[in-house]
Amino acid sequence: MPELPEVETIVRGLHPKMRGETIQGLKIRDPQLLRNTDSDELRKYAIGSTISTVRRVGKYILVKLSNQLNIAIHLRMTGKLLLKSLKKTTKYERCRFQLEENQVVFEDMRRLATLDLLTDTDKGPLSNLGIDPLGSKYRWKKFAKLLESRQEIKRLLLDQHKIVGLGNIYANEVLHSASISPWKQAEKLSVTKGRRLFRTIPHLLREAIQAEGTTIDTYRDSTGSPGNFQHLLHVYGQQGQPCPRCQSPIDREKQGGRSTFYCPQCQQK
DNA sequence: AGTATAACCTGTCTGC
DNA sequence: TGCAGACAGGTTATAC
Repeated sequence: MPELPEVETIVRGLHPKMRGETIQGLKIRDPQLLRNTDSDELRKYAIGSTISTVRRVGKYILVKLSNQLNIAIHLRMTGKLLLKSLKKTTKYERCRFQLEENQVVFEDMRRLATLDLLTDTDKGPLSNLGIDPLGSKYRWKKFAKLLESRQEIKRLLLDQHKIVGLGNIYANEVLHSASISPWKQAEKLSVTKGRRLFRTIPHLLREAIQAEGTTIDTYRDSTGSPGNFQHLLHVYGQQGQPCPRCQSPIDREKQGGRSTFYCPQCQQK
């Protein structure tokens, strides 16, 4: 579910509420979400420690603890992190952090979301991530290097080892915005189009953050509110609708097992 | 190195 | 009403 703008929105909601709070209790209802640890170990290290920061790393939510350990949460398709005051348990609750002022509830209908316990030196799945389009190291030179590939550009944009944050919604949107075919081989992009894509990615992601993300179905921020960017989508889920730029109907095709939405008129190969 | 598929899960929607 | 099949904001293992 959540891509960069959604994760960023969640983190911005959680950080001010969780920073400085001590974890009083941790209830784990579904141990399957723990990938590299178990309930006893996680409880042992988490309970009693204080949260120093909550931040986004790629699509991961990283909770830094006072004891040098980090909790890395990935929401995958339907995960949610919700601030709650009530003790009532819901159907899809996987685990619950009891803080001083609040509780943070980790819900996930499809049970694909994960939690890793990381040390400052062992960064686990975070060690392999690509460049962050909103980070200070996002430079044309690095991006141009990524484009030296025979891969189709949309597949490349979805590869978190190359560039983080884009998922199926924003990869489709960014390519339409830059008028580039999702099937175009990266290395065959002209410099003009490559540079346009480079600029479009952070621009569109910032607009989506402004709108607090996209809610198609299940996405909610930490307060349970949906986003607003779904009203501003140009191609994702818009098959049959007129392209906002040229009015020809948006098309939908399978690409690498996933739906690609595009305008056959202004995104020609 | 790339790509294609299945796998991990549960729910919703479509068509017969 | 039932049931099969496709599909869903993601990643990863495995097989060519």
